[in-house]
Amino acid sequence: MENSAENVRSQMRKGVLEYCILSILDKKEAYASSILEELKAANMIVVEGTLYPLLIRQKNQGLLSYRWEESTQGPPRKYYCITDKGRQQLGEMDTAWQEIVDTIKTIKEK
Amino acid sequence: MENSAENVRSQMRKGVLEYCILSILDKKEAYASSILEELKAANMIVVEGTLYPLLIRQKNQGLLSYRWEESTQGPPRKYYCITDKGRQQLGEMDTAWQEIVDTIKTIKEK
DNA sequence: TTAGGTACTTTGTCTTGCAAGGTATTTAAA
DNA sequence: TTTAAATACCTTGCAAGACAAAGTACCTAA
Repeated sequence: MENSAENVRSQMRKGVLEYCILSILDKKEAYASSILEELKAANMIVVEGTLYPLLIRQKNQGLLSYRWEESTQGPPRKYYCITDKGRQQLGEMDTAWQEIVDTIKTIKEK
Repeated sequence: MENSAENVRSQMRKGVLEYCILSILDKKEAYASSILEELKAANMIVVEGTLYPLLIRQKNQGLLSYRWEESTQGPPRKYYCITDKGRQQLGEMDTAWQEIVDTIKTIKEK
């Protein structure tokens, strides 16, 4: 029911995942499994059941688009790429993130 | 259904609220309305319907305790105060928060 | 033709945030 | 004296998101 340390991290991840996805795709297009790897490499543990629905949501919101591409090493891959609308939202997220970081700083310092 | 800018902020706030509460109460005891004011002052908009259940949850987890105190200016106040267990969890949250900040930095820089 | 790897998807549960509405106490005006 | 306003705290019902677990599909090589 509660695994303190891991649960704490899990809760905090909420809300920044979308920001991470857009940031990753702002650099270059990528397919789900590779995004998953980059997130894990950056210490942001996510699982498939979280990532796939999230990508679909962002695509439905017009923040992402995708195209299928054959792979030489298995089934075809769905390459996602950020849209203009996605880039605009990413800008808002950059601001929002900075605000939250500052808010925490304010609360801790006072 | 969607108010982009505000929605973005709202999503990101998720998961850091508990951290904010513990941080505030780590400095000195306080009652709900005053916590609400401090959060608003720090730009972390929260509403009563979010804060009260959260305080109750943290109290039930043994992270907080409280005592009633009469007020000269209205109804009695429920003063919350952080417990040893709460301080321990706050330590874990400090680490988790720093990790997430670093993760975002890593993703953005690469 | 079967096993293993790669990749994408769905379902059900739990937690959290929030809008909206409710209860209770005190003080001061009408 | 009753009414209104301010201060506090609490509850209900809904929506969104994270995750575990299970499922589907494609490809390659033994």
